[in-house]
Amino acid sequence: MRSDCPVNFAVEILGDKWSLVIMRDIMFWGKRTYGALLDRDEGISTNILAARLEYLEEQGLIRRKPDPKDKRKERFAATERGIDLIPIIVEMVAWSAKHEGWHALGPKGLPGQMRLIRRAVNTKNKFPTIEKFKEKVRKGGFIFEDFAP
Amino acid sequence: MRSDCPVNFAVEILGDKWSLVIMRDIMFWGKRTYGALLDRDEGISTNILAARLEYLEEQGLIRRKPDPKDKRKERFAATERGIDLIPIIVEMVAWSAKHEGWHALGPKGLPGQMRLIRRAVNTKNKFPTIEKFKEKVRKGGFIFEDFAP
DNA sequence: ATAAATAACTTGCACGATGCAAGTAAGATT
DNA sequence: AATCTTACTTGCATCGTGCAAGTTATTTAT
Repeated sequence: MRSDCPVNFAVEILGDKWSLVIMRDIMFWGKRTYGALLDRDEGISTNILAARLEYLEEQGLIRRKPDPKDKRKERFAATERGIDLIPIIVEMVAWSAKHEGWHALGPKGLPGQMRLIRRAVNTKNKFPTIEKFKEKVRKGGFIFEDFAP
Repeated sequence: MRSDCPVNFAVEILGDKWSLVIMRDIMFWGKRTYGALLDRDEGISTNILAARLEYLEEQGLIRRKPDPKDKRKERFAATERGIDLIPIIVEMVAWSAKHEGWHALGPKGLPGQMRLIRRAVNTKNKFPTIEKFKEKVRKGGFIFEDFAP
C-alpha cells in the first residue's frame, strides 16, 4: 500500500481497466460463468479475464463454486464486499451520464434498463435505490433482472 | 472507447493508479502546484505526474493557469466536470472505511478531518454533504480547508 | 463407443503504462 | 553573479494489458 488514505486504498484495488467492468457484468447483467464474462461488448482477452477473476477472488470481491450440473463450469458471485461497490458504480454511471461523450447504454440498452439507470442517476438521494439493488444481488439476482432480453 | 456502457466510459477515463488520487489532492487537500502535488504520501514520479496532469487537462477534469506572482509556477484547479467526481471519491472513501484494511486517514488525518469523513460516510443520504463539498471547491476552496494543519 | 464441440483455461510474445534516477532550462533569491 | 527553486524531460527497467494459438477436462452428438 502506498498510503493510508481511503481514496488511495480503493484506487489501488479497483484502479485498473477491468475490475469494475467485471463486477458490473456480474451484478448488473447477471453473468455467472467464465464464458458469459468473456462475451462482453468491451472484448477482454482470455488470459486477462482469468487473471482478473483470480485477483477479484483474492481481494474478496467475488467467490466461485463449481456448477453442480456441468463439471466444466464454475459459477461466480459477488461477495458482500463486492456488493458494496454498487454505490461507486452507480456514481460512475451518474458521472458518465451527466457529461458528454456517453451514448445512453448503446445498442444493448433496453428502454426499461435505461429508465432504471436514469432514475438512479437523477434521484438526489440515491440511498433507497441502491439498497434495492444490493438486496436483489444478495438474493442471487441481478440488477437488470426484470429487463433482461 | 471499448463500448457504450457508462461504467466502461468512467473506467476508461479514471481507471488508473493516479487520476483520482491527484483529483483528491486538488479538491480535498487544496494542492495547487506541481511541487505541492509531487509532495504526497504515495510518492509519484516526476514524469508520471507531468503526464497525468496533461492527461487530466485533456480530459477536461482540471485546468491550469500561470501564477501571476511567480512566473515559474502554474496553478491547477478542478473544472465542473472534475468537481462532479466528488460523489465517486466519497463513495470510494465509504467503501474503504467499511471494509477492513484501512487505518482511518493515517498519521496526517486530523480529528476534524476524520469526523468530516465519518459523517460523510455514515450518512445514508449523502446528497446534502456532497453539495456542500462541491460548492466549496467551486468557490476556489477545498474540502479540508477548515481543518488544514 | 467414438468423434466433435464446449468450457476454462495456459503459453508466448508485443506493446503501452508505470517507476526510478539523473539531467535541464527558466525564473526567483541571495 | 552565484545559487536555489520550479517544472519539467530523458533513458532505462518492469509491470499490466492485448493478441493468437495451444491445452485439458467434460459434455453432447453420431
